[in-house]
Amino acid sequence: MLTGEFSQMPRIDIPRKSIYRLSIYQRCLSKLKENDVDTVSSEALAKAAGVKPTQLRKDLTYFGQFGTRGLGYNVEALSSTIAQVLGQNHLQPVILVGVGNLGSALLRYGGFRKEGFEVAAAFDLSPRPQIGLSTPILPMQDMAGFIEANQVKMAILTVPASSAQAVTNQMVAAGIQAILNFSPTILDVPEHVVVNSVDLAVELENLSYFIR
Amino acid sequence: MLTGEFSQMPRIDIPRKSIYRLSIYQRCLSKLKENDVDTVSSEALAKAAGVKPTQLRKDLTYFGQFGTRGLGYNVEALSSTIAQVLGQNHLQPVILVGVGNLGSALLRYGGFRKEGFEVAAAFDLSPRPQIGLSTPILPMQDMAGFIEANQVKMAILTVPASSAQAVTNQMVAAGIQAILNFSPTILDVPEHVVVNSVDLAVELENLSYFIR
DNA sequence: AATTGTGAATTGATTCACAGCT
DNA sequence: AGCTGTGAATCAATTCACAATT
Repeated sequence: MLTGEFSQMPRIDIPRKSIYRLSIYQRCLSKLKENDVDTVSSEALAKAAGVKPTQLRKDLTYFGQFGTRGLGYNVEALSSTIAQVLGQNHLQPVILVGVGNLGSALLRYGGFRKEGFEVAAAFDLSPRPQIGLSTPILPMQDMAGFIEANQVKMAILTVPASSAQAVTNQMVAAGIQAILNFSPTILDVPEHVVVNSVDLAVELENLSYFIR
Repeated sequence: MLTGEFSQMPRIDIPRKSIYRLSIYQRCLSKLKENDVDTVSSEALAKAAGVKPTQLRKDLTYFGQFGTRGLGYNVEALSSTIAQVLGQNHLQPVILVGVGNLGSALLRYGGFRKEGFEVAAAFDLSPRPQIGLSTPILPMQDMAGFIEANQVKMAILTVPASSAQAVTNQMVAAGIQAILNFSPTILDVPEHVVVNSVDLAVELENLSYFIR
């Protein structure tokens, strides 16, 4: 059994972008598995992922040697190694905070579970029951207790910009270590907390620069 | 009048990340404007934007010199210059394709208009009227005609992965030049088309690597 | 023959250090 | 005195080129 093997690896020094690309490779590998492909070259996999073959190989070597020279990579083995590295091997509980338009859409979106995430609960200042939704929607006061009781480490933040920092402080105090932030704010968090921000307006604005 | 001045500027060579950060600076400047601040130092603005002061200054110099040594930047002037650079000075029409959970949430989200974007229409294979929504929802067959008739250059793509590439091909053929892609796929597009992808599952996965 | 793995080279982005204005 | 603008230096990421392996 491999459990724990990768937790010994240096989690520093590996470019964040490489780790990000690992997820993309993983998705491509899933597609290959569905099509019963069992071996893939760095060239083919890189093409599917939209990167150069050398980059794919370099990314993988941060974690070890998984290919066979002259042959390529075993799809099944590589996929399960990446799952291991990304900690996808057990269902990770996640909370969602802020059940407005975007928040409730993400709850319905559902694509997360497939990737190993379970939205255990959602929180809102004035929780309204959402029709056709299995995730419990709870009042904000319950958040800290829930995080502690369920050892939740990840949160999706979909509150308005004005309350984002305050909510973040509460979450972090309760034990949240990683935040996927959709509110248009730069969050100030302690060293040990990781934030990934998705700013829809910024993405659009950025595109508009490129059209003539 | 400044119109057109920035269209002469080199659109190549400027790091994409700098352009991305311009949008972030713009948001911080808006907040300052609301608070009637009229001058800001690179140090203060950089702090608000979550970057180093030198980086902010370097980013700005790609587009010209906008500060006053010894004083700082004029909030109003800098903001309108950035708007100019980003092409925010006129309402940019955008279409949204794929009115599922995520798509309809984005339609309701509304934060786009404030940033200068107008979702002119949405398209879906089986369009259902969405209650309390002013954006017209039209059948896919009308998409190409609409893009051409209204000279739409930007699209938000929220269709399932399986149809993303096909829909993209149609959009590009009709004249779309920039795509904000929410479907979990690498889109293959011609050179002149820009794609920004937001992959929610990848963002979460990436975070999960960092929690111990 | 094919394809990985990887040091070295290159390219790109960030930060430093300070000259130049106001 | 204070703060911007920027060339030079540093740091990081990507790509090359080829040796190693099956």
